[in-house]
Amino acid sequence: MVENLVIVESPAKAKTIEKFLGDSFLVKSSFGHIRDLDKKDFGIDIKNNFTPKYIVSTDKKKVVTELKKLAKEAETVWIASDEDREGEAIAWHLFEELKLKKEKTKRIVFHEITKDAILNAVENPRQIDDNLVNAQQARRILDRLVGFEISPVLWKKVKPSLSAGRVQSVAVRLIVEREREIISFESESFFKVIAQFTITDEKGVEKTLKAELPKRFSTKEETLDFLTSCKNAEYHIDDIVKKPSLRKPAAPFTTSTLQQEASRKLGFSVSQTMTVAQRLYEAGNITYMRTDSVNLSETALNTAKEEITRLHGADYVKIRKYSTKSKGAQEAHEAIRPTYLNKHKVEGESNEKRLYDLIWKRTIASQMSDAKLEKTNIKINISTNEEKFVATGEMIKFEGFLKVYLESTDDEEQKQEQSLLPQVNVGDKLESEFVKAVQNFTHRPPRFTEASLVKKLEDLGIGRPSTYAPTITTVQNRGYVVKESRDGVQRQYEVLNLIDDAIEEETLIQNTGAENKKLFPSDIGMVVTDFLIKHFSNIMNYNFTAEVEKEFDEIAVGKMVWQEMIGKFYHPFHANVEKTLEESERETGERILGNDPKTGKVILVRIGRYGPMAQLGESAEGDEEKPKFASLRTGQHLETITLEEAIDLFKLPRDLGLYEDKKVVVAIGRFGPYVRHDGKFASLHKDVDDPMTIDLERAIVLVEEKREKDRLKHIKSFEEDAELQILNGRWGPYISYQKENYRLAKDIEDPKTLSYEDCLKIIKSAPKKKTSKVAKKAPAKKKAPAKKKATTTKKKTTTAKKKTSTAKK
DNA sequence: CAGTGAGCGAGCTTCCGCTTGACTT
Repeated sequence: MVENLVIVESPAKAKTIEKFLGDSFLVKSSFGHIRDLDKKDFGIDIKNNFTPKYIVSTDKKKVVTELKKLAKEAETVWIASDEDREGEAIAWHLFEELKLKKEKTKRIVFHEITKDAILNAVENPRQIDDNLVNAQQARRILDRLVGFEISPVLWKKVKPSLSAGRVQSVAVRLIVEREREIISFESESFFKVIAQFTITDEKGVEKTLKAELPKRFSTKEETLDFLTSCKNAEYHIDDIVKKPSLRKPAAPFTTSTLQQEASRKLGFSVSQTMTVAQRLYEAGNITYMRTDSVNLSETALNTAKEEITRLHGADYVKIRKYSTKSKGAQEAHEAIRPTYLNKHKVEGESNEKRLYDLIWKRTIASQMSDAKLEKTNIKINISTNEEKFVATGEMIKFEGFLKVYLESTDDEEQKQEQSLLPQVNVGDKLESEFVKAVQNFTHRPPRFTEASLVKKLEDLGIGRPSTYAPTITTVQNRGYVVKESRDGVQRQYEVLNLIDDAIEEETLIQNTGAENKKLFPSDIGMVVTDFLIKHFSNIMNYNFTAEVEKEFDEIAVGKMVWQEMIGKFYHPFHANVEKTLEESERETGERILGNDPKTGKVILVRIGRYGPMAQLGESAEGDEEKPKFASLRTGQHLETITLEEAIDLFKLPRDLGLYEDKKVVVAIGRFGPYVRHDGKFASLHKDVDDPMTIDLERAIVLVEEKREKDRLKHIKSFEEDAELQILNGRWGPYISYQKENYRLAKDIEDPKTLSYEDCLKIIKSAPKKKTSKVAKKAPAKKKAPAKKKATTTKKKTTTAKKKTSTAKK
């Protein structure tokens, strides 16, 4: 029996707070939301003014029972969930579900977990804010209506099991539209001219000065004209301009910026970042990791000041207050920072250490002084020409925060060298070492990484810190988006070099367009997006969330009634759903590529029941012959596949001949190219075998390899039952029985010794299979391996190919 | 596991946001 029961959302928080409060307080956690809308019949009584039906989630039953019991015994229940829309709703659900009494329930909030803040909160309790709760209910119900009404339309009109939602569908749209921009992008080339000069100072020391021509030439002719004009030219320093500038540190981490920096600096996926951060949080090393606030507590600011002074001196301290720019931020927490800033390192595995280091540096740097820079611009005259070269340099006058931390950018091209310029004076004469024109190409827009997509969503005010990572995972699990690395292609570029008054021409090769862990839309992602834009343009609008958020805010301050807001949205929306179901065509992404030269029949591609496919001929009435079908291969897409590539798809299956008097056939199945022989299948080796060219000899090798593998796989069969086998798998020996697999206990030394009865016993005692909810996966076809050689991810690997030295006189 | 792509059709799929384990066929 306790006097006071305090309920917070997170168990780690509960542990910390308990220390600050006396013995008369018991602190427990609700583990987030405890109730949600029923899944049956929408969980909303639409006809009855959208009355929601909430049920306790199955995984929360235990918590609720325990809290109920404790609440009954306690004299006062303090609900201390977060001070935002969701937190208020959690408080209300607790109040309702635990059947609390108003007079013995107190609602308290605090933004930082310090003794003072918490004691202060206890001194100033309030009531549950019904308006805020209603804003959350409106949010929840709107999302349910959108998701559960549109998804079934997709099942009917596109493909079963698909999903649509306010957040995920827009996330996919961003990726689809970016991909189309990239597909239609036409790169243009231009020539950039750089020059290298030497200058000898008074002491006779030779120094180098690199400069660039601001003007770009679009053709080779113009470039050559320019270079030719520079023959026998003299170069002088024309002008020197020095300009001071400041650079400010970035704000402390929020969830989104942490995900971005961990991606850029550490190569983490967004979900990996969150997992590692969670561990740091649970160990008490960092503050809460799901936040949109950039605010630091007074205590944190004070320790930052002390720590920076101690490490670098008082000159380096500049205490700053940052304010949130992102739309819809609710700021229930602090920014993500180390709990104790004087702790420079943590124990733990390497990723935890690295992420902590990043957080520590970012937090410290955010309270350090500006870096003072001096930018120098030197203009260089060309005696034979009106153009001027420009040399730029940047000098750090005072490091400030740069001593600790510099935020990275997503721009891969931006690796501007920090060149220190030599001391020169106006009028100095320069010797030209070379003037070189290099062919460059305009860049297509970049593909999204997981983290840059999160940034974009945050900029649009779509999604919350707790959902960024799950959303990114969902759109991949649904098969709308794939994360892939791809090799680039080789491209030639020209270099024209003026050395010793002669022009040398070279053609070099560079690798371009290589991608490392980028997001690509799948065909189904594109088709679904097109369908949704066509029929549900308002939901797909990038401003939809921002607009409904405005209304939620109105509800939160009591200026709008939530049922009215939902009603105004729902009725036209629902009518549109009905209309779409009735009138819209099936969306298949069909594209007619042309005609088969052999049969003259039409060849088209579209989404089929099992994914993207090509079709030869149509099932017209009166036409006896059925159309032929073939799945598209990995890397082929509805929007970009050519007629020739599609024709090739119909060249399979190929009959290779006989082996042991049985046919050997090569074809492509759900799991890629394979050889079939005597009812057995063997996969072709990736990147080695090509189903179009593989010969009988090689196919036999694969068949034999497969036989050997099967021999190794099989450990024991039983006469009693052919369906029961002991096999060797990726995780060691296991029992296979009636298409189900069962693991063996670790202490079994030799599985061969198991008897039939032993096996049945193991099967019986095996834990019940869970519902196959997690087992569901995107089509196997899309599961491209992320492996890629390290060298291919480098942007520019230039290798000289041929050297055509056609020096002009 | 494996060449499917209509036919007959039951029953299922699905949202966003708040939390942490359980457990890798």
